[in-house]
Amino acid sequence: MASIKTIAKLAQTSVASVSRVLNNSGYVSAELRAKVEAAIAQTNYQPSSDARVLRGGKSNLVGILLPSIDVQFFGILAQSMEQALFDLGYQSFICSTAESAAHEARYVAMFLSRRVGGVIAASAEAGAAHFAPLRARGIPIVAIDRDLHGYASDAIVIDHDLGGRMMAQHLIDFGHRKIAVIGAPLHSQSIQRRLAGVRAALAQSGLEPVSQQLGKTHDFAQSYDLASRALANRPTGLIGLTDIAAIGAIHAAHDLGLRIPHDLSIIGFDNIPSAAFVLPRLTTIAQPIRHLGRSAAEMLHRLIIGEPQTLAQALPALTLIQRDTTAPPCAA
Amino acid sequence: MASIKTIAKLAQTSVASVSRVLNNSGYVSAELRAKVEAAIAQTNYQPSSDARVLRGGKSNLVGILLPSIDVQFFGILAQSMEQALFDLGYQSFICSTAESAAHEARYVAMFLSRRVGGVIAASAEAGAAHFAPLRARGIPIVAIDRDLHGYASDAIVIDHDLGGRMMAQHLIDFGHRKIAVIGAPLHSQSIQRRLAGVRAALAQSGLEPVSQQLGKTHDFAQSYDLASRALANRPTGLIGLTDIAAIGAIHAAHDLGLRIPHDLSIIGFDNIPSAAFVLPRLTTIAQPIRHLGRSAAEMLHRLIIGEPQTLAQALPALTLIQRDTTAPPCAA
DNA sequence: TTCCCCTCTGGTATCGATTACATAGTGGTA
DNA sequence: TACCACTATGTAATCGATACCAGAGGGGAA
Repeated sequence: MASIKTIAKLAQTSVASVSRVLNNSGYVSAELRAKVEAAIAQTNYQPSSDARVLRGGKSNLVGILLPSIDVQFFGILAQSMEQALFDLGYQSFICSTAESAAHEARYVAMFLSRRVGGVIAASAEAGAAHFAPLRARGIPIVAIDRDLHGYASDAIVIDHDLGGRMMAQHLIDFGHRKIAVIGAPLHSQSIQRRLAGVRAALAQSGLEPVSQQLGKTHDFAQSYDLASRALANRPTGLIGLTDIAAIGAIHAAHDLGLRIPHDLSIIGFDNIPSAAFVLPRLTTIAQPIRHLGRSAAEMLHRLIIGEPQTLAQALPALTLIQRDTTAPPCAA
Repeated sequence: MASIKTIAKLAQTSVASVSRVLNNSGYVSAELRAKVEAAIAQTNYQPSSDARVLRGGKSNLVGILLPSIDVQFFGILAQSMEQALFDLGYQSFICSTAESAAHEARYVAMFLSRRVGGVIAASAEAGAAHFAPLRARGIPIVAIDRDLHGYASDAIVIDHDLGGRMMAQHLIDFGHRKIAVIGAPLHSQSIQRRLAGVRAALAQSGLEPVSQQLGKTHDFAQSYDLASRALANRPTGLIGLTDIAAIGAIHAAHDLGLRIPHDLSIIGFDNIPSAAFVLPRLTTIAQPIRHLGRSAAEMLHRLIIGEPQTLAQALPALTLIQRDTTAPPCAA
């Protein structure tokens, strides 16, 4: 493997001069610079990051911890963070933890031995104790999507409570009074917050859900079951705490012979691409996913270089995307 | 930052002994081992990978190059590769190139300076010349989904041609004779192969597409447009070369008042989750995505450790998933 | 007793890069 | 001429870990 010595030998000079050429530091004659550059081009030499980091340079490595990247929400998030970080000069370890704390701990140990400069995490809810060693070394942690009680230096989290209120209010404004709620995974902080928002808005109108079904795993099959159960109570409106839940509900309603939105209105949350793919197209609350990712990347960068944080991070607003699954109740 | 010296001082011994404890090599008394382990636990010390690699150890780093991870196909692929590689003891750089050769070249330079042990790539089609430096250093490259003419040590690529044939044959078997094809991106090798398969199967039955619409970018809006154009020729069957294309076609048909599958049969390719989310649920050819990812990971591992390859890699078969969008033509 | 082998430990060269410092030549100015 | 500043280059220490080597005891065999 070509090293700086190889280049020095090829260019008939010392490693110090090669280094000066590489870093544009100190004095180098034009003649020598040319010889060195020729040698570099000839061998396709790339200086070893390991050696540089060891010597005391910055590592430019960051860890990204997500529950998974095979669901679109996190896939999009991961992509936007990775891109933004790469443009800022960092390289990312994208790790999917499958919601397992044990997996998370293994990844954290890896981050430590790789000497990452910072971490962005949407952690499994269980407990965040394994983040302690990172904190102890002063490695900044940005929480995304889910808060990281006490361990994160900062957090990019949307107002799930408000999102819940918006969903409920949309149906209430249409005149719905018999409203059901379904969602998963129930142990997720974000889901709980959205649910709280839904219930708060309903309560404000003197209502409460005619049915509330929370599941353990967040997948299509489970959502279908939850919706089937919820529909037994004959709601005219149904709130899916995620788009996947809402899409499951569309299928369940369809199989029961209900027309959407004539017999049943459905609203979701996230605005993943699939929401626009289903027929009828799903009304939902859009999270600015890519924006969240970029913000997290920029925030981490500021923490790493030690720039003082702008106090109030203005997060982009949630927006209602009205499509074809919501309308006033007609059954009345 | 705690280093091996810190530990040695804490345990009142030398760095050599600490190293022996860390690696279970050579002789260490039980007493000393205990002292060292206590010091390690106390400081949460993790040895620096940089130093280890520098010293000549294996880097255990691999690069994964994909066009994107925000589309589900590649998100699932990335996740399965990352998991399999992590379990094999590797850490992955997952990089999305946005189909740009320039981006790809930057990532390759990064891989070089990070001294990755191997690379898995689904490359932009343009040209693969920037992979030459990797080859030159003997770093194994596994191509996935798309071949990498001449640069890859090996490739995990499904039989797209066969897949194309299967789609066409399914419609032909139902009795369709007026068949249209749409898909994107047209510069993709996989898409071209599938198209060739479709045309070959049609030709075998003395048919040719009543309309063939290929687009540049692979997204929903474009697919919708392509489908609208294709439907002008009144086909009874439509082949989407990807599920996204097929889903776009479902919407276009719906908006034209066509009933599926009564007036029009539609078949897709990939079997991404959204295919089961649309209504009616999409008939498609399933790629064993996770299996492909795992195979690529294992193959790269074998290349890295220099194990002789089993000659014929038996790839899992493509399977037809019949759902609700295909049926015999009724309009007749 | 002498010699050898096994156990245990510490010192130190090494990997590839950066950088402080030393050295040396050149040109200008007092 | 003597001195200084500037340019140009090389030598060597350093980062954190590993591994080779040396050396110190201890025990058994000849």
